[in-house]
Amino acid sequence: MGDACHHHHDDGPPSAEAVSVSLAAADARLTAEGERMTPARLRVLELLLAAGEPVKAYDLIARFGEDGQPAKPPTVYRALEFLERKGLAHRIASISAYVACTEGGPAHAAAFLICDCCGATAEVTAPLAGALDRAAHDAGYDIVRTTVEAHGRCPACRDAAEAA
Amino acid sequence: MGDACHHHHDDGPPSAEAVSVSLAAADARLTAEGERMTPARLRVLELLLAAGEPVKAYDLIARFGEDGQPAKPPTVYRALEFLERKGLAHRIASISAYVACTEGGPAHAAAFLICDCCGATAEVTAPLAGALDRAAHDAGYDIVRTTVEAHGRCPACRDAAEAA
DNA sequence: GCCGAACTGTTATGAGATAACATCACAGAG
DNA sequence: CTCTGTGATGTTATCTCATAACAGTTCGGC
Repeated sequence: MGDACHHHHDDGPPSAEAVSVSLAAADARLTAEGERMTPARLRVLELLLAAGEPVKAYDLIARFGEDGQPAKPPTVYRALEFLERKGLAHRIASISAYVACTEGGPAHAAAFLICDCCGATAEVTAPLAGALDRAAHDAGYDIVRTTVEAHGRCPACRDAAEAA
Repeated sequence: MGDACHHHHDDGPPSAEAVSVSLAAADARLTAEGERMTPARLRVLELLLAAGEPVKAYDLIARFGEDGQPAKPPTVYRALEFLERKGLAHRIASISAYVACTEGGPAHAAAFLICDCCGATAEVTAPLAGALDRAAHDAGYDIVRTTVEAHGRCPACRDAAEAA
């Protein structure tokens, strides 16, 4: 991911230390909650954190083994399901990819800004709770979970396009 | 689709006449715009309109031939792409399904309320333009297209669940 | 130490979508 | 009228995404 266009500008994935810190924090939090942070779950979260951008499930599968051995698909999909349930990762349906969650708290609503050019994403805290919930209520729906994904261009790609 | 739970309550798909009317209107509008409303495109739109709810691509493929003959996948995917481009249909990414558009106008933003129980959906007119656009602007993103999908329970399924 | 629940390993397959290339239909230029 | 290029379609094959099903294992609680 991250290079659909031809100018790759990277915010830089998080440093190894930053990944370790986030990973340890997640481990500590969930373990305290009585959840089992197994090696597979930690590994998938590590890969997501290290990427710093959305990753395809099969890329996680390919990178899973430290020695280059791929995982079996269910291993990774199960870990992703767990992480998503615990609010540590999100699935981005419009591009079939997964990303580590950058916001705290379990199972929160999330919205994403996705650059169609370079693949960068920004997670923003649900700026639509009000309007959407009102529309849902008017229609008689009870809403449990929302998917909000906005596609366009990130600042760097926009600038690059204007320069051309 | 439409029966994930055990109580199927149908708003009723549109009548055959209603489908014909919508189909003819779409045909007239796009033909006037110089687009080619070919048989395959009309057929896919007809199937979407007749369903009155989201339909999986492979269900469209299976139902495509009037005589029961399925279509080849690219036939249907190409028609869907065209219809989506023209604002006559939407893809609902979170459930990988397609639905005829119930709002006028080409290429507008749309938001969906989706019942996880019975599959019913309601299209609501973008109630988040303001908040989301502001968030995007703050982050420096230019937004081209948004996916807004809220999952929960429709009024009928909510009532049925409460009764239990 | 035993038991049940949750997690993992493994095989296989189902479901969703597109690449690549040949062919065809049609509108506009000459 | 015929040439010609663009857009649409037909066809084959393949790719990506995701899960079903079942056997085996780990771990905490009793």
